[in-house]
Amino acid sequence: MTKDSKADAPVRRRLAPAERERQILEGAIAYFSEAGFSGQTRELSRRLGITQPLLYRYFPSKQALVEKVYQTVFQGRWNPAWIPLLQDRSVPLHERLVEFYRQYAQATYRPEWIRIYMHAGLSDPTLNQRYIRLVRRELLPVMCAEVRHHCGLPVATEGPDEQEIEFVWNLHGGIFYQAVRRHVYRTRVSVDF
Amino acid sequence: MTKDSKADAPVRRRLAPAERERQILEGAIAYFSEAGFSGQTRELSRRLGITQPLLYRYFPSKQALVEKVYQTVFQGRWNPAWIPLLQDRSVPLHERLVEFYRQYAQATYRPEWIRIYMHAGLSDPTLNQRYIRLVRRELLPVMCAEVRHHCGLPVATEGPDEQEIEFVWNLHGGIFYQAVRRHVYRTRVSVDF
DNA sequence: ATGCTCATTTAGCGCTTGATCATATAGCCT
DNA sequence: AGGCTATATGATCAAGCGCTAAATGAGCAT
Repeated sequence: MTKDSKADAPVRRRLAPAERERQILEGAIAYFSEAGFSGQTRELSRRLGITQPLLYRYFPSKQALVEKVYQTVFQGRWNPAWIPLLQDRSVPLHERLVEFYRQYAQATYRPEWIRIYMHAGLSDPTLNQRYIRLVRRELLPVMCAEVRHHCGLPVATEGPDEQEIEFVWNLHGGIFYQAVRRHVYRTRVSVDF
Repeated sequence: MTKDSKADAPVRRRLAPAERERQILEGAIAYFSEAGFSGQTRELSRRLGITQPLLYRYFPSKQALVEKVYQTVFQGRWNPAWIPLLQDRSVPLHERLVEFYRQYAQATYRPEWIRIYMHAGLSDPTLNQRYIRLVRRELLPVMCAEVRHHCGLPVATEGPDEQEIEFVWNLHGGIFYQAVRRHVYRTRVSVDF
């Protein structure tokens, strides 16, 4: 028996501020993706093995931490290289689509991304609207153009019409819902694509 | 000036228990679909125009009320007549599908249904799993069979394989995500089907 | 070894939350 | 009109919430 066996040895580890902040943010992403943004700061700190007031040394308020979580998750996972990948007509369209969705799913269709995406959308749609606009603006028109080219249709001079956009939205949404079934509802999803 | 103009006339209306319970449940569906299940009982009672302790006369706890909301929303919106509708081969498949999804969307893809479906899935996937199993068992095999018949393929003796199921899941999920975009993220969705 | 700095903890404030209980009164029966 | 019943309210509790301020001690420089 050591001398502090009674009180579970409150080890106090002193970290560099940047390191501690990173650790808190990472833990917050994991925790809020499970509990939602109404999760408590005390529980978060408990999981991190630190005391709750320490959170407030690195983030001025819970709201600020939540917003940092939003930003971190929604930014930096979009890869601009996906667009030229989809446009590379030396590869069959089918292969391009499969490869794109393989990469896209690996980047975004992870449990914490999907769950935070859904939590965010339910509490405040603004961020999701911005993300949806990004997809709508950057991704869908390219997919429409490539599908048109694949089918031998003429190039749409004024961009794709709403009907076409809705068609590729349907594809995109179908794959999204597959990820939801897998990561949120934890249903088994068999086939890949 | 009437004699109770000072205190906003606290009208106390005495309702039949069944009626009051129905009213509370309905209000709870509306409120929790907006605020999520971490919404407060006081705010709910305020919207209903009643006091908060009155809720506890009709529901033993907040949890019990929440579960009643779950049940009410997820039950009674599934229409068994959809199956024969999809199987009526005197109507072209395309028309059948459009008509089915028109009815299905009208029943379930409403703001409160979608939002409660998502809130429920995030806090406890059990109920959604049950609903997904219902779709998977009752709906998708029928759709698979009808698509096979439409394409002139032989009847699958051992039921549809996983690849086919995933194909119609994709259709289903695409339309689901359209409803999500519309009702949760409040993005404009142009085309109908 | 010693002192200093600031990352971390301990203690606790003010408020909100779900839930309880005694009290008041709306509305039917006679 | 008067009384009875049980629906609805007012007051309040205990626990838990985000957040703050002062005390503590880990780990570096010297």
